[in-house]
Amino acid sequence: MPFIVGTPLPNPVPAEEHERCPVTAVLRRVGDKWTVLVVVLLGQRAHRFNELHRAIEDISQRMLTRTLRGLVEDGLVHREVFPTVPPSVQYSLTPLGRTLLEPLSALASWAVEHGDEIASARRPT
Amino acid sequence: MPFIVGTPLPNPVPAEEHERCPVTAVLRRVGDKWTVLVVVLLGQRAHRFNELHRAIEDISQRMLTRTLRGLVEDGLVHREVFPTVPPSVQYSLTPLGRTLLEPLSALASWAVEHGDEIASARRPT
DNA sequence: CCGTATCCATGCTGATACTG
DNA sequence: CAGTATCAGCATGGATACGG
Repeated sequence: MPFIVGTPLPNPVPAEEHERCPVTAVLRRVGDKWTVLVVVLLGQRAHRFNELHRAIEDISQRMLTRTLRGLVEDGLVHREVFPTVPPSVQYSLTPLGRTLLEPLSALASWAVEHGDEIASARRPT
Repeated sequence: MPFIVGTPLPNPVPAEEHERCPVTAVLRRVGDKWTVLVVVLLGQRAHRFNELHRAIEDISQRMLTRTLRGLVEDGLVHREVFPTVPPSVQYSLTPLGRTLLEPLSALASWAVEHGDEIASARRPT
């Protein structure tokens, strides 16, 4: 019984229901500083850890680790360790992760199209 | 030159470019605790302040104020004061705010469809 | 009715240093 | 190479009290 979709909301919206709403959960998941960028990079091709680190100029090792770990835990990213010396780890989108790209693109298109309207609303000319 | 859309990303992605990426900006905007729920409620009809307060069981007055103020500043919500006694204030979506509902629904559909996969990935059976 | 002001707990983010 | 450990700053969120 999640929100947004056509279904009418209960009134009042109970606390617990909002906590478990998958829509809010996904947005909060993806609304942090680095997740989307990492997902997009992995959507282009698989990357190794330091490859991502170099590809994102200002991310710290710590935040890259945390971001990837979160995505792996949610089943959106696949982590594969190759037992070479030195070790190498490859990250790639899972099938589930790839399905996320489409609705993300829809929101991206909106952002591209209306981003300047928001900016001009904030700083009126 | 935002991310996600078909355009290839620079390598490395410069810090400044990521800061100003409208896609990330929108997701962080909408990725807080209450914004989406408020937008959805206002998408159904205009609400007064205390109407929203009652409609969302566990939101504090402070957070409702902050959420609404942010949306108004971004031009997504319209605030209209009626000089009655006691005063009444009505909030409604602007045309820009209404256009946000559609891409949000796309992400909502994804969340509804795949939310349980994420949940089961987190707690493997 | 519609907020503000204050204080506080928690979490996100980053810098730096270190390890198998 | 691919992380972990520790510490610190700032932002987010909530509780409570007060004001126009």
